[in-house]
Amino acid sequence: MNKVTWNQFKIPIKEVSLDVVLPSGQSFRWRQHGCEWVSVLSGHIIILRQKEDHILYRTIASTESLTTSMDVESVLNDYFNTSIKLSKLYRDFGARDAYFQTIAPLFSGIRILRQDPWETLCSFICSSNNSIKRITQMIENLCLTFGTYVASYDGVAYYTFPRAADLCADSSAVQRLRALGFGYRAAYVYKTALKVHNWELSGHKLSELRGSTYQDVREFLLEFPGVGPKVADCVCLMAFDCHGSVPIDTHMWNIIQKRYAKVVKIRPAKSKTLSKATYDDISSHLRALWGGYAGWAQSVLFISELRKTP
DNA sequence: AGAATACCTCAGCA
DNA sequence: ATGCTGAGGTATT
Repeated sequence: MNKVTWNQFKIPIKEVSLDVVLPSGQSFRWRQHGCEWVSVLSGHIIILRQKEDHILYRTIASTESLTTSMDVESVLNDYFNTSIKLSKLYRDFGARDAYFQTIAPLFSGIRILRQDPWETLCSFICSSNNSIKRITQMIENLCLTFGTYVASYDGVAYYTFPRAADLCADSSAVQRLRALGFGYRAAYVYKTALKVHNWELSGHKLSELRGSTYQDVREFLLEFPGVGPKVADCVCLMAFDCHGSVPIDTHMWNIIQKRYAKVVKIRPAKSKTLSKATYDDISSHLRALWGGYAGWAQSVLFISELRKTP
């Protein structure tokens, strides 16, 4: 029996809490196996175990790429956005916002992941009018059907997230996606995949948009079918380094009405649905309140509402 | 401009 | 049980 070796990734639980961040609807691809979190990053299975002062990790390479080496530390540093110090952000948010200060102690270690642009775009198109549980199932089906097998771990097969090209190889993909439970999002995913693929064929990469302004990235994303203000903001925040992007979803809308009525000064809810103008209004108010990393504060509030711990 | 409605599916709940 | 409601919305009217 081989002894598996674990490596230490030096980041304390106060800077990232895996149990809170990984299943909270930023990524839909992490699986919990006992005390381990497992997913695929850069084509390798990554296994994480949280400790107080660090994270233990190990990887399982694809059987077809045993020779390919990967600097796992670099991948983890990138994925977890470790150059951004959460303790500093929390202090700043607390100073700016009394309500944040009251919930922060209950929800430490919540940070924004820096995810693959295509995976994030595709996943959040699937998130519209949907629940985290079901989104997770849909994404799992997506990878299983259109992705590439990597390896198995603990009796579970892991696949890569399909490339845009894999999802628009032929138009039967729409029917296949519907069969997988995508509903009306099937056409959005297919059309967006086609558009992204064609853009890539002309020599572009989505990641080249990193470094562009929030406005430019957002405008770019809004051109894709199935992408509205909320989805665009999620992708801006979680894949394109737009830390000030503040997605307003139904949970945030609830919090705003309950806790931030004064700050945001919302006109009495006339409509059941959030108009684009109201959306932008709320978003910019929260940006003014929380500052350049407003999206990170939003994530803490979102999770606090999701977990419904008073 | 702003509000209302259709849209796939399914978990959660009464 | 059987039927509703709402889910990290968007596109269309």
